[in-house]
Amino acid sequence: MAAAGGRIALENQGFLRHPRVYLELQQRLRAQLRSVLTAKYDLELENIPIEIPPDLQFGELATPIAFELARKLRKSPKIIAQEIVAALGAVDGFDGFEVAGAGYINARLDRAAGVRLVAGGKSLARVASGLHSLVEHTSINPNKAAHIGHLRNAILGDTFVRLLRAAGQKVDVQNYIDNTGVQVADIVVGLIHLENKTVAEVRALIAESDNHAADGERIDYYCWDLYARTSQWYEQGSDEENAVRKQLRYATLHEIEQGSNETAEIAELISTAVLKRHLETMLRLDIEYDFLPRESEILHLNFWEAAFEQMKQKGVLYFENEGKNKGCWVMRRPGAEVVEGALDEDAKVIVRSNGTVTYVGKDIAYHLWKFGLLGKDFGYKPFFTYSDHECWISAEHGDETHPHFGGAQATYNVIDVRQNDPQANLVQALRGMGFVDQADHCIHFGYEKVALTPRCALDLGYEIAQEDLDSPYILVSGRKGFGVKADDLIDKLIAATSAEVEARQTGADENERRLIAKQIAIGALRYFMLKFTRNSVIAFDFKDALSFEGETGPYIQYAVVRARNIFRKAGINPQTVLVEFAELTGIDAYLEGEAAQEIWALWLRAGRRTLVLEQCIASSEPAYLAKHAFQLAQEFNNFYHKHHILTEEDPARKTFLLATAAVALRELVMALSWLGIESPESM
RNA sequence: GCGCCCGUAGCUCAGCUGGAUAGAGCGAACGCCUCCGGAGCGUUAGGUCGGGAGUUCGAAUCUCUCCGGGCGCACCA
Repeated sequence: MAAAGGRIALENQGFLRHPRVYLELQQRLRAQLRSVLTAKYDLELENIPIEIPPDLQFGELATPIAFELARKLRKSPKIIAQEIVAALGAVDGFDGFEVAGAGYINARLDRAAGVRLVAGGKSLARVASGLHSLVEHTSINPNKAAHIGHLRNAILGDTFVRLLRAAGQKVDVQNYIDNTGVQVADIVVGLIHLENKTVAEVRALIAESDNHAADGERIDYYCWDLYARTSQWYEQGSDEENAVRKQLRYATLHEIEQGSNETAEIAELISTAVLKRHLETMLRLDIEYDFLPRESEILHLNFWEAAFEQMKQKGVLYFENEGKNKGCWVMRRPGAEVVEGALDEDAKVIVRSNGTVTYVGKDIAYHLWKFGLLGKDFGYKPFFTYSDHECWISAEHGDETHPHFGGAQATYNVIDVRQNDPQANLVQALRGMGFVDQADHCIHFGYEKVALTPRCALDLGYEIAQEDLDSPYILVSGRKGFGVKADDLIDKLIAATSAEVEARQTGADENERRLIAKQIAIGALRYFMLKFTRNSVIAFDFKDALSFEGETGPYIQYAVVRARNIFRKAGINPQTVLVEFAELTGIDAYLEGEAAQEIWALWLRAGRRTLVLEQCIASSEPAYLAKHAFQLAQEFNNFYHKHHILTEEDPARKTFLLATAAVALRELVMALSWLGIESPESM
């Protein structure tokens, strides 16, 4: 597996019965080329490259295969290309082939046939692929409000879930809750020792925050500040005081892990309250979960012990008798050179010399469960109700009836690239235990951080060191309370879109305007987080994030609204147009000549849906779909500008143009829905 | 010291398994509403793809090296 964003063989992805225009044509061409090469040169090539040329003047598909063969056949590429073209004959869906440049073979599609194929491409037909995947995302420490970095995580994860489901996979969405970690301990230290709160007072604080949610008294915001204060408190005193405070921190952590005491009760109360807030924040973006596994259950249900036994049995772990890791159970790191009998001081510690288990160890146990290999299960209780399903949470003693989670064939872990090493260790452990297939399908869906531009940090009122002013970005820090809270950003976006909606007097009534403003705001935010590829650091700036022009979600939504307006004015719906279009003859005439190039390009782009979906899944990269949606919108806007549909006098041509708009609309709406972006009725 | 990522137009970023004249958005300059809503469309300016070497018919893409930046490398999570 590649460290960040692995690839899975495409034949496992279940696309075979999915509507696919480009892929189908590619396959036909490839098959024909293959048989020509065999017949003519007695050559069996494993891979025949077929690409999409940079310009329509070179056709719709092309292959540089002749260059590759030139040396082997001792002929010039041009001659070879000519021979192949002569031998190709007719291929269904293609108009012809020609040699261009120094030896390219360019294929021209039968445009009318291509248009028919695209027009007939059914809207989202979900074909079960038989694959069961598990996507883990969000996983925010439940001790403070969500910030923009968490938004990137959740939006990437949620979008990928939508892509897998579009490809027909069964997907479970999990949000892992570290409710017994240091970060929760810190907030508990703050509550008990800085705020002097009792269990009853914490309970009251949470109840009060529920009632005053609108006044900024929200519990996650309260914790945001308290967490920052507590983090500073550890370092503010004299050396002796700080040592005592750190002791307090670890004593608190220990009590939380143990459970059944007041400290643990406070941790449980506060982490659950903050978790609820996180779910509410994410719901604003249409992000939902199926299951919330918590670390407390992984501890109390002894998941680790079961994993430990397996790992010892399979020889993945060994007890170290010497060196710096003496007394620990350790594991070889991936890529470590195995020298028999030699001391491997670089080995990863899984069980400490005091008998406690490290993070990676717990994660291994959790992942064995994910793949159904642990031989243990969580208890389950309902926790949060969505409009059409329930989100469950882990429990020591759960309800009798509950859905089944875990036992997936593939898992995607949406986690920051900084966790590259631990994720690699995890995969190594699975592989070492003989679970090779699972290791290959345990994918670290890594992504880079969201930082702030220095200007943005200054605008927020933070003090910036002189040397940081020139750097491209400044890292956010929960510990310092330095960052942009998710809800604040969403509020700002909605305020901005509301102002626009009011100014344009969009929408019939107050409720509708509110809905539209929300749809646009979410569209802008989700697109902003998805337009960058995963390994690019986002330097966050309000100016860019609040932009609704150019390469943005609202730009694409606007294209949809324009298309819908055409049908509204014409008094006909897109489906009806496509039915009429199926009966229309002589469409070739509308696809020829210079003027038709952009229209044909739009149809071609519309036919790329499945190709793009496949690329996104194979490379774990939703940004490709974001780019596709934008380009489609761009080409539609271009078409919209140049071809006035409603005043077209030739009824046949008018039907053709309407069909073009109908297909563009269908593909735009679908692409947006896969991105988790709604298509407003007007804007 | 070891490992991973990044360096492409003034700014922010695309560039698919190496392939045809290196693209988009923003910003800049100038245009386009008697015509399906201008959150739109068009034109112009702007790049030795960090430097160098190599592999190849062909390199932004692969290899090596150097420079510059980020992040990992805990008996933390």
